[in-house]
Amino acid sequence: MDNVRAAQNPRVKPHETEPQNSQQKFLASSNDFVHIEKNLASLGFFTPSTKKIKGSKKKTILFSKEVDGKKVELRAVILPSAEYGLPITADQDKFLALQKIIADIRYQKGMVNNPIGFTSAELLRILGLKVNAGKNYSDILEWAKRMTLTGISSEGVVYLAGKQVWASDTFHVFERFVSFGKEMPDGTIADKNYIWLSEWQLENINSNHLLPIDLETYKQLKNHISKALVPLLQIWLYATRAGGCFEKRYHDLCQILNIRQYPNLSRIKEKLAPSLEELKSYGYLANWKIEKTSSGANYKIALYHGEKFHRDQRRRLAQCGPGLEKKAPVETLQDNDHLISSEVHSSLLEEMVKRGVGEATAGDLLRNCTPGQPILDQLEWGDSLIRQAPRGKFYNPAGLYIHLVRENLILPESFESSQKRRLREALQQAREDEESHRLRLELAYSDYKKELIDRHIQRNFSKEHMRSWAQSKRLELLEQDKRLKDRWNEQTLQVLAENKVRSDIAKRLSIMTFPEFCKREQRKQQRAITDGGAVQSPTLLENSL
DNA sequence: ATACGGACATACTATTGTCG
DNA sequence: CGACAATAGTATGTCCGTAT
Repeated sequence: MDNVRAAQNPRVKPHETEPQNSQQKFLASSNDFVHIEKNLASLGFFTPSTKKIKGSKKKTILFSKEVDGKKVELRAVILPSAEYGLPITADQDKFLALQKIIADIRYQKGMVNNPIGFTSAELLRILGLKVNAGKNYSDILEWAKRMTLTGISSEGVVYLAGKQVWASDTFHVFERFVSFGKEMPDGTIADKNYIWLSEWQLENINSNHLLPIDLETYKQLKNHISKALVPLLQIWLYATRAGGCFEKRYHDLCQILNIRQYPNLSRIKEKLAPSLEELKSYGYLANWKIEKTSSGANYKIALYHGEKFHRDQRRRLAQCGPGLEKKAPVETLQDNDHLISSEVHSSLLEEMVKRGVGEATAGDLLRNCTPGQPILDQLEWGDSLIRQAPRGKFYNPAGLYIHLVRENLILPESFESSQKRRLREALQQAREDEESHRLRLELAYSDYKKELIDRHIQRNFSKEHMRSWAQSKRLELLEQDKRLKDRWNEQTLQVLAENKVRSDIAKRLSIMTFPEFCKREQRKQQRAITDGGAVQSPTLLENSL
């Protein structure tokens, strides 16, 4: 494996080792991107260091961010646990590997739910580490503990995509961690490691607030600073992609990375050059410079967008489009068995023209679409993309629609098209119908029971008899539990006693059970239908859901 | 196959020192 | 001030053996 340090001379510059064997190349291209949760990436949660950082009490990061056009100062404090210290680059590696496991779960099930189970060996294989080394296993345990115990106290830095708000809160990354062989909350023994992601993580993962990272290239990086920079660069470069250059103050960079701030240029270069050169050799950066700020008092780092950044951007767009994920096709209501009928054809054509697509192009698209393609859904997805995007992002909306339809992009599950909404509403309606039907049946059943008991009492017992029976029942009840007298008033007690008598009587009668009653009602209804009578109560939605 | 402890090797980092 | 070398401490990882 290439990141086995012993196997490779670290002094050799990465680009000299780049010609890889074909197998590695294949891996790199087949695995594509791992999506990691955006907040941790942008926070600088992981500190580049090889050593454990136990001494520091906290790591504070100051941000300034544009929120609704206003510049807002935001603050995040990362609070390490005394025992395990700050999360470092090695933790980021494992975290990325976990994200890969999570992504796989998400791909298979469509949703991620707590807890997330994985074996240590699984994680080690993703990282390319030996699965038979005890040290590696204990490292994973320590990592999970560190992630669970490190707190983030933020003031508007963490974004909750589900609720669409910036959180000012204090929380952990992992809510809970149970390692192999320990007891689970339900009392069973864990057959592998289980992690409970904190709610905000889960929410953001499920609502696609994610950042793509090329794990294969990432794994080849040797320098810790460059590893820590990868997710940060992804955000910074994306924000400045139009300019082609990104500048960060040396002071701020040191703060985010938690590295020592040196006063002399030579020292700064000495520390940063190997990492920045490494990033450059992998194409993340085209170039980098360290310059004095305009005031002359401080230094700033200028980073130029590398070829890999543009390439990845294009690859992702070609794969899935903005914010979309490659997924199993979403089931749609459209017919799959025949090509578009002329009626549907003309209505779709109209929809496209309405959105500014030329009639000729629209016709072309419809002719070349795949059978069953959810074109209307794709158009609506385009609508929502344009609605959500900042003004001026899509200067050519028609182009987006054409792209969405031509590439037959798969919609994210979180997006609800009008078709899907109708289906969901119908489902909900059916559920409500069923619910009300069940309630009606229950009501009818209790009426049926009451009537049966009433009739029995009327036939067999006198009123006096009933009264004395209730009286003795009341005394019996009080005998059983003396506290009843304090808790309930005379009237409630009386009702309780009467009910008790009735239930005693009910036991002697042969009364249908609820399921039997339901069956009888159903039979009654069927007879009514076959007899041609009007249906009074709603039909039972048998196994329809 | 997975988990893990111990022995061992090594490469990374910060620090300090030296020299022009 | 800049560049480089030596040094120490330790994080990181492998190999091997053993248990489940």
